[in-house]
Amino acid sequence: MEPSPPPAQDDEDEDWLRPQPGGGAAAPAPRHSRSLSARNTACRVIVHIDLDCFYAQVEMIRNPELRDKPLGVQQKNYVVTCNYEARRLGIKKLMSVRDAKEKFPQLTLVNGEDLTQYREMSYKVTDLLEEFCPLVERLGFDENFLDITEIVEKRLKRLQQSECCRICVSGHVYNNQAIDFHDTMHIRLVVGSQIAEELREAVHARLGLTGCAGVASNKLLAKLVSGTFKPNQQTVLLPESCQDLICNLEHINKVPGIGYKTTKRLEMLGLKSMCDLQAFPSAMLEKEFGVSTAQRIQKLSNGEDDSPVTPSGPPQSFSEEDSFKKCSSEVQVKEKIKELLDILLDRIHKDGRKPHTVRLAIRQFSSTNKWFNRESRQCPIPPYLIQKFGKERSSVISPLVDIVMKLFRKMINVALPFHLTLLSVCFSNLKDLPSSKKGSIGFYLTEVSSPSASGKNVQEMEAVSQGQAS
DNA sequence: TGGGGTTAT
DNA sequence: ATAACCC
Repeated sequence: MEPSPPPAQDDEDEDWLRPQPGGGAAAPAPRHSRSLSARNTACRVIVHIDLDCFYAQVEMIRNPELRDKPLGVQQKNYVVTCNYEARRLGIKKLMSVRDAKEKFPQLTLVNGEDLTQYREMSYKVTDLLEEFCPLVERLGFDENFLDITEIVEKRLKRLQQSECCRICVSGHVYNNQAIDFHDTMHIRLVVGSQIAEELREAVHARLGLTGCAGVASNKLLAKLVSGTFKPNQQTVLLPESCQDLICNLEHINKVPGIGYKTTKRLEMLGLKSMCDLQAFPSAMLEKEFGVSTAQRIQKLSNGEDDSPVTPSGPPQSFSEEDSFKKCSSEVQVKEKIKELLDILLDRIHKDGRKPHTVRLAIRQFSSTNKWFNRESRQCPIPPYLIQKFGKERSSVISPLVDIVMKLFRKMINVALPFHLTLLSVCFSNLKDLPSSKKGSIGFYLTEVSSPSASGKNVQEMEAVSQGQAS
């Protein structure tokens, strides 16, 4: 179950591959030769891959005629992303359609409210990256982190020490810092840059997508450095330039992990820049945020981040949402719910797992505090319904609509007027099989004894039980 | 601001 | 169930 690489018994670990002790006192000599990544998180090599204007790229692949025109992807009244042709004209992400058309009236717009194509392409990218490396963590649809420490080590072991000085960096080096070929961390990161280049090449060759990459010793720095050179380029950060990268951030809220709320609280303490946060007394920070958060964000401000690359695996939840100007009757709500559930049932069917929980979220209109006021109610899905999930949708959709409408009435008194601007349905608590572990007798008993089990299913299960002989 | 996602409490 | 975070 552990995502971390095997302990490894490599006695071939040579001295010149080991990290420089640096200060000396901090790094105790290992008792055995062990894998560097397992021994010291400071020695990790992390790559962050960030696809260029992802939705727009997917649309340009789907319709090549859009290739060299300014293109925006529209959701409701906003251009949520756009290609670089459009960016040259001053069109920005999340600009209103009005403003965008004002900048450039002939702007081509495609509707991007249905995320299906983007989601599918997104998982193709992650799947491809997983062919290179088991440690791939998704961030949204268009970013991935990889911990390539082990791959770097394997390549270094194949190299002769004499060849080491002839290694070439791929892409940019942040700040144009000179590489010290006697510094083992420099060498690791340079090899990391070569791997990043291969990853980007593979994504382009196999999927036709371009993107940026950042290579550094942790996730924070890899992500921050990946945006240095922007479309379709990559940058490696050497440790000596870390302070530079961090201090060049114009504001505290540019640090991933320090979001809207935390930024507001930091501003109330008088902190604006990265240097302010670095220099702020930790005791006072702990008073505001508690020890755990205070220490985490102050470490972030110093470019330190020991959070692991956690393999994302399959999604933890499936949701569909729709926003609108106004929805104010129970009948309208029921129609919307039905539409959302219909799409979700298709998605859940293709995934193959079964959700055990359903949640309804709403946003009510309010003039003040216009965004981010969502409420939700969730409940378990009754087992009899879970079992029917793979089968005819008609038998499962109606009971589900009823369940979700009950959740709705827990939030909204339908006898009173209401004004919704968003509905969202989410399936979560996904499990592999209706019951039991595969291979156990319970699996066959529950499936075969089910009155509506189809013959096809039985044949498939028999094939499984015979080890898929043919 | 869209239409999604995640983890922590 | 909510609140924070990410895109």
